Amino acid sequence: MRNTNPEVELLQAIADPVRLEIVRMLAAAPGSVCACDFTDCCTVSQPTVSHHLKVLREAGVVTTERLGTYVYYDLAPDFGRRWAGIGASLAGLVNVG
Amino acid sequence: MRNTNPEVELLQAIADPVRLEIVRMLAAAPGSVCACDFTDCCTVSQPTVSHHLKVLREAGVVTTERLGTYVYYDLAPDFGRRWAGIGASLAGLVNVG
DNA sequence: CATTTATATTGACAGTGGTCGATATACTCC
DNA sequence: GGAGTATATCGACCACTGTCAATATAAATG
Repeated sequence: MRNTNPEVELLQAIADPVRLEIVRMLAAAPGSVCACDFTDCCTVSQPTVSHHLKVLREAGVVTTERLGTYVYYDLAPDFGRRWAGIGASLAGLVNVG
Repeated sequence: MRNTNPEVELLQAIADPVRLEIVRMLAAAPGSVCACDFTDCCTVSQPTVSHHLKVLREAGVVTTERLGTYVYYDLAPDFGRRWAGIGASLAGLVNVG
């Protein structure tokens, strides 16, 4: 089934152990996180990390910025709002910050 | 990768168009919903609906109760709390609903 | 018990997705 | 330009998943 629903796409993006861990690292970090930090922490290879980052990028979960050789990742600014929107449609949950 | 994380399991359970629609119907309904209602609404066959309900059941998203020939589904009582827990680890979101 | 209806299971198939090794690209520095 | 480093892409492999037709199970009813 081809997925064209952005909410399903967001859920699928974070419904993976590696990607959920990446998003949590981003949520916990005060600023951007270098891609190399994900390669260091995760148990998968560098190409696999790059693949997961691409999935998150295409789902609009993260944003990227290149600084020299390094690429820095951050949570997309509307991620919290999108997450809360899904929660509101599921159980009346809302975001209070 | 074998999935042993209950949070990932919950996210994977609802990261499907049919299952997300089922959960939304359950969240919107005042009480339990008969399995036949999902078969009527969804565009997939009865065995496929039954398969999706099984996935939701095994992920602890829904509970079931048999009444005669019919089986009634409901959201699991801790679903909202589990969802909010994931949100809290992702963006500091909490449940106020 | 036979029939009917609701739900679940099985078996098979096609498509998707996570993984890695090899390679390519982008950038810095000498 | 050449070497070194960081990240992305490619190609292949295998496991998993969504789907349906066919069948099985469960319950009510005649």
